Amino acid sequence: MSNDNAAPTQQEQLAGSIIGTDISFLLARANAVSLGKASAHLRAHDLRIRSYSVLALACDETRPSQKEIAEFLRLDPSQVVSLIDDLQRRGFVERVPDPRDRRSNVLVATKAGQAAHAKARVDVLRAEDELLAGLDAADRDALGRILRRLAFSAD
Amino acid sequence: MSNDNAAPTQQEQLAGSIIGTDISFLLARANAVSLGKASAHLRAHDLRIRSYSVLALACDETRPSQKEIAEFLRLDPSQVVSLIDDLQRRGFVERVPDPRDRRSNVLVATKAGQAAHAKARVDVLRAEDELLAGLDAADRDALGRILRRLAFSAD
DNA sequence: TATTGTTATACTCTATAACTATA
DNA sequence: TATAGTTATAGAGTATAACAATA
Repeated sequence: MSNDNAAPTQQEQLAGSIIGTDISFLLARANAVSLGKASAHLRAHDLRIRSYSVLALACDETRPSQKEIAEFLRLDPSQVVSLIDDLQRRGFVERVPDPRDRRSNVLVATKAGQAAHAKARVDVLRAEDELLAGLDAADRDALGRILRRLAFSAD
Repeated sequence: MSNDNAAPTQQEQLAGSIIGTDISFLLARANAVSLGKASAHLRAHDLRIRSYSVLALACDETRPSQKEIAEFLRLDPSQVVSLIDDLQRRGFVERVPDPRDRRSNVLVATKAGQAAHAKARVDVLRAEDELLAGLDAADRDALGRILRRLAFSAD
């Protein structure tokens, strides 16, 4: 990219190596770049990627249960417990017993939680824009469409 | 996907939620699916994704140093140390001092390491085929091209 | 019996700093 | 002084099993 007619750097050579061309590897590395940017932007809000994600789902009008959150984020239910514990301590979310199934808790964001989410979201979108900076609109659309299929395909 | 004219499931509704449409989230979830498949296939070879990746780079003719491996895989150099320790104990790789810079070790795969890699690679590619099963050739190409740009963009 | 949320535990991964030997 | 590799350690993430309440 940077030095077109110079000798390729070691990193550029490795990018052409047997593993550097695997979609699985590229997916992992692109995700690492993405996580790095998002984490950096979320630090100012005292949120991690997981807690931000749970908070965002708590703000959704579909009112997901802990089980559904765990499934959607591909986390173990026990991990969701401690993520919610933290958000609840900070006054961002509340566990509301589901009247239709008293085993279930439905997660809802408080006013403070909604405000915190709205502010954090600005920076999350900024991080995403940084990540996608080199892509035109068509590539962004294609990427979203293709990733959606992979992300929600059967395991 | 499965129930076209039925009411959407909670998971399908969440997929349309504020976070479910973020490229960053889709990237993370697609990667999680990918890692799950690859891990499952590598288990039979007694390799993890990281150790497989290091082994694959050790098989590459560019002869990367530990530093270069760390950078390429976005791992801390200290993590690479223990990954190599394990592979070396198993007789798959060797640390060869770089004559041009005696601080550096160059990693090379042994015959046994090359054989182990070749066998594991078959299953890794199988996992990747599972992951990409729903995509046609054009989408696979587009995905590879776009991910490569993200994966090797500046942090 | 099966499921939701919870607790507990052990293991892996990640981040950081300090040390050594070379440059 | 700076860098490659190493060691050590603490914190975050992950996987598992067992339990209480409810279905």
